[in-house]
Amino acid sequence: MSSSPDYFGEDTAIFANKELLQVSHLPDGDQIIGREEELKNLGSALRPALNGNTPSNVFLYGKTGTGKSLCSKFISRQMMQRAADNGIRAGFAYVDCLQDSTETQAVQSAGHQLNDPDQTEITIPQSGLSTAAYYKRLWDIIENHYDVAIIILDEVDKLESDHILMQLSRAVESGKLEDSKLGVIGISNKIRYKDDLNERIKSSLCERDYVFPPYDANQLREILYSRDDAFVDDVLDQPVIPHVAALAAQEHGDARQAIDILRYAGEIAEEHGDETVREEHVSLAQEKEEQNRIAELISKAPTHTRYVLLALAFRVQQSTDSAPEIPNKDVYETYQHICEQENSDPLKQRRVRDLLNELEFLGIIKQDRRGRGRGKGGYTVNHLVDEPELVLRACKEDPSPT
DNA sequence: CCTCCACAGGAATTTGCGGGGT
DNA sequence: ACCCCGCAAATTCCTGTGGAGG
Repeated sequence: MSSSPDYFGEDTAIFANKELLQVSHLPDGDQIIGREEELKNLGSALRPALNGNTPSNVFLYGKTGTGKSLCSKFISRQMMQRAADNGIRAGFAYVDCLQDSTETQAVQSAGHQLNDPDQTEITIPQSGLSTAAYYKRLWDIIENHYDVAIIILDEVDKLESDHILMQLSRAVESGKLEDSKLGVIGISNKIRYKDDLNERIKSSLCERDYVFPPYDANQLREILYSRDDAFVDDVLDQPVIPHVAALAAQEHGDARQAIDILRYAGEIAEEHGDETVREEHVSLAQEKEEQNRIAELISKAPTHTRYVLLALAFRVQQSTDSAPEIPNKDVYETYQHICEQENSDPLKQRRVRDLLNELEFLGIIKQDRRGRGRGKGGYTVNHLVDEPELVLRACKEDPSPT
């Protein structure tokens, strides 16, 4: 950090309650903006659970940051409390399928969240069990300790197999669960996801589906204003919130992004020792948000994926072209150099191709097929979506925790 | 228009890990 | 203590492919 002798800094002149700007912050009911309709729909789908009956399964669609996860967690929590008032044991598990993308991991995660080892005397190890064994423990937990359970599958489209959907939807009829009820909330970014599912799953899991539209600039503004208690009174320049809202609305109507940018703007003002948050902080904040998004994506990725991305970023940076296209082979060469520096055995080309495909899937890079010819063969070229400097900084940032 | 080559990517196989059962 | 299993990551092996050069 800096050479300041006071490591805690001055009493912050900017933030009064920063927690309000955490994305994970779950607001009280009247603070969810612009999603009244959606909450009402979800509520009616889960209503049967309040009396220990089977809730409807729901599918939610919408882009990131449109409040899908927020609303489903919020409504599930309310359901738990209301059910408890009725003497019903209810619980829910929130599974992020982006992190837990295999069937086993997803089942493990759900079981882990619903499990209370002190009470159930069942343990859910991180790994090592067969998929079937994880299922068995999950059913045991639900059957013995809950009357109703809700499993929220966020980003279901990232699941590699839809087998788990089949299992969950059939849990009751196949006799896995006898007394307890199970509801599933599926969340997807892709509107078309449902079309790819087979009829069985579709009919049982998609009893209801709702689309979450992006927030418009007005709603984003309201959302930001609803959280402006996070700041000390009067430190926000009047145009800041509208500006952030407009930026985010322009991109994807993503509330998470808007909140992040606002928070960063505050942090940047704080670091500069400024007394107010001004528009000039906002553009810096936008850049930082971009960098952090990448850092977060790659922090979940294995070391070599990061090397591959680094290799591409280096090539792009060195290129004089304004829109550089780097062939896979060149990326691989640079990647080998990086591995040498890092004292780590390079993966084979085949694997690196797969890693590049994964990076494209994460939306960090774009790929294109390029011309072939006699004696040349065909090849794939890679572009960075963001600025190479941002990527490089993001890669360096986290020295891998876990 | 046909050919031909270097690369793409599917499939099969191996390796490594974490944790059961006996 | 031992062996064994299932999974994911990595590797090996292989076939398919598009379009510039002939």
